[in-house]
Amino acid sequence: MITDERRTKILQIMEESGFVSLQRLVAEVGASESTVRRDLEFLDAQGHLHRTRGGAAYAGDSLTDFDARQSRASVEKRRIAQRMAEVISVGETILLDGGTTTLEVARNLNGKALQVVTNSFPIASLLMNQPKIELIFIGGYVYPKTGVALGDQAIEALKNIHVSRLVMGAGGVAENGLFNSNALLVETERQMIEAADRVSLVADSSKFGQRALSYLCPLTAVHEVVTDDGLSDEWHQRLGANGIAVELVAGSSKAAEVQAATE
Amino acid sequence: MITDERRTKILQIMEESGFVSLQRLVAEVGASESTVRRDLEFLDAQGHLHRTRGGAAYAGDSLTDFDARQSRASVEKRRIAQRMAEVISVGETILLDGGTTTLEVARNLNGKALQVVTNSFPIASLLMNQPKIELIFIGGYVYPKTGVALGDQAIEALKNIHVSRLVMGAGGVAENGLFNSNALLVETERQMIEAADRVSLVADSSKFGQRALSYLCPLTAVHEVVTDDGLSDEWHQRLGANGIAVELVAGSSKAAEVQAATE
DNA sequence: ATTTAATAGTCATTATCAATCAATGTCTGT
DNA sequence: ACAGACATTGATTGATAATGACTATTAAAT
Repeated sequence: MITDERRTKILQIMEESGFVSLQRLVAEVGASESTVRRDLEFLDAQGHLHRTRGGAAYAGDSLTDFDARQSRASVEKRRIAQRMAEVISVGETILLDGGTTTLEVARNLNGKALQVVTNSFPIASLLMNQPKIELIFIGGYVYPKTGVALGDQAIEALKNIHVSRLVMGAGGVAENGLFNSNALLVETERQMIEAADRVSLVADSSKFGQRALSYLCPLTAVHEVVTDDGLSDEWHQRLGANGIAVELVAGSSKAAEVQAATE
Repeated sequence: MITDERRTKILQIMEESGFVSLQRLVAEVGASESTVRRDLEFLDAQGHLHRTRGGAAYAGDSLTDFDARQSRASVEKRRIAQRMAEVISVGETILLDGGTTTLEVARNLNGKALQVVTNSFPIASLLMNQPKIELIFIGGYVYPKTGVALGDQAIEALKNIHVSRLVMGAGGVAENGLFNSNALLVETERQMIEAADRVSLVADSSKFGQRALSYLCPLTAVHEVVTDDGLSDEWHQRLGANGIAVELVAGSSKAAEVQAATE
């Protein structure tokens, strides 16, 4: 590999992860330890990173300020997201809603050849440099806190889009339907539902029986739910009665024990 | 193969791949190593790419991963960007094209109350958390290397937008008009020009007299140019003859001395 | 204090580069 | 049409930079 190309790659890895061990860099760029050492020395002199014993810490201003690499989601969310990503097959065109759980789903799409449509900046910047993923971004007014594009512009853009699957989160799931936390967000999500053949909901079991500020849609709009096995029987039945396929993943501590026993 | 044809082909390959090894270029254009070396030397001098040991990195006025991190914009670009930002008044609605110079402009908009429309991820993530700036993002197919949204989606979205000023860069400015490095990019930029009352071009003086791959628009589409005082008299007059206002900032070493003397 | 891991330094090997030169192709003026 | 000037090309060569393996040294961990 070309020297500068390798150094750029190192910077990319550094930017994504903040701190990276020397060994990991050696493995990822496929050069010898000596070479990576010299690269780190060079990049340190340039001020792009700080060497430390055993690795290096990124020192540049990251292009993606928002929380793409901040706090990871909980174990439940990660498992749910992982399962959701497994269900998505290569070649699909999927629409990814904003939110922490869907962001986790995006993380698990690594290496799959897909068309991904999203209105979330964190998701987009995660997938932007994945070579196998063709990324289409829904523009609009950018809601500062969450980095999600909303509003008329977004809704208009969604009207010209058709996907095989929508993956969405929810602030709450009650008997009469789904809820989310923001009126503008809900309007945009309704149009997302219109644009998709199939609606997959990712939400941990604590969301069921909860409501949030704005009503989004009835339960019947959803085709599939991926959640953890903390889901009550009552809700399991209710989802089934609405024709919704339910996927459970091991999540809560109780379930984890069961799983551990069977392995 | 004709010299120019071969060089154009090299530029195309460079643009697609960002980083290309010398060996690959030799194989793809079917010329000898020496010739490709000389081409790279030439194109480097023209500023279209950066030579590196073993290959070269694309350096068109689109943001490559390489120079987004490796080197900040040149002094000229920063000064030009600073001046451009000064000209923009509070309350305006501006459209910011992608590119390194316009990214610098965005950096200088700190604290101004503005509505900003852009199709560039780097710019958007820079401005997203600025409290006084209302950000609208133009969606579309996200071009991976540069993080710019392009294509039909972007063009459609732009049709519903109207702004008081477009700030754009250019890969080259020739007698018959502006050029840029990518066909899709140029199409989108044409729609941007339609959407704006006033078109402001930011480009350092080395761009004048240069061409890039794709023709964008005639000179008359531009209302205002901000560049450095390395601009030749010939071009100064030519711009004036087309009714274009020219703003010069101190940039080249010669001019820097003059400025130093007056300070 | 002892052990372990990480680092800096050295060296031979390899890949890449700039400079040079002959051969070929292109343009110009007669 | 032709000769000569000029530019472009491809091959060659000595110089230079980058790399990976190895070793001695230094810092951290137990």
